Amino acid sequence: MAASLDTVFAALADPTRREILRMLLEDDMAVTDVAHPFQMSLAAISKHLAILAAAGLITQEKRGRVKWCKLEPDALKPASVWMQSFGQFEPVNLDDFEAFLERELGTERDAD
Amino acid sequence: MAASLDTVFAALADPTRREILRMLLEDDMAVTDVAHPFQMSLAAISKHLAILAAAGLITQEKRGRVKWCKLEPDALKPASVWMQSFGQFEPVNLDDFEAFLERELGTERDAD
DNA sequence: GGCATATTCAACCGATCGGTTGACGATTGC
DNA sequence: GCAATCGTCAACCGATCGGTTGAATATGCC
Repeated sequence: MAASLDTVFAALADPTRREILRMLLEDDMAVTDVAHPFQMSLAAISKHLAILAAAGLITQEKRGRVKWCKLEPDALKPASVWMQSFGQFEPVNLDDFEAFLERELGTERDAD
Repeated sequence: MAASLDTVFAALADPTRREILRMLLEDDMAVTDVAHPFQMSLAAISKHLAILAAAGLITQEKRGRVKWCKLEPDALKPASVWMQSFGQFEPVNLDDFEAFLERELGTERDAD
């Protein structure tokens, strides 16, 4: 549960997994629905979700035959704190933040 | 130079590389000096440094036969910003931050 | 010139990663 | 009961990772 920085950063290093997290930001989703927009097998997505769960970034709860995936943003905190120990020890500027959101988040899919 | 989130997060996913970054926070260092505290070959450290450089997290400048490694904290910004798009969109609490620094940064070596 | 120092290169190794496929176990609905 | 749906498991694949070793390439020093 209290996953290591290793597992959290490794989980974030894959664009598919970052996109999944972004999707879950909007709402909880079933595994099949998470898989739908991707061009890969359900099994592959299932593995990605297991990695995210192992990192604590999501939790999964089975209700009936449907397994619901829920974002756990607090799991990002240790990593975020670690990163902020670099730079000037001040939180990210909000203007930069918004500018970045438009550029980076919005174009995530064709960034690589 | 403007490395992708993929390469930055992947670079951060290794404890040796995070420790190297922490060392460079104090001062620029030569490759040999970076390698000194680690129980692995110089070639292995050289590879780690190449990965950090490819992610833009450090720059390397050769002066004479010595290659100096310099931390580039700004390279963390895109990743930091990406992470802050989760959670409550507010910067990390400074109390949490200090508590974490003592726990996580201070005990990085035996964390895994 | 010749030796020591600093660093990388190249080849290799076992382990892990990201993906596939096909079979399997639960659960639901008719 | 039975077929369809949801999701995972297991085996496999090629690629990448983190490490080693030994040779090679600069550079500095006397």
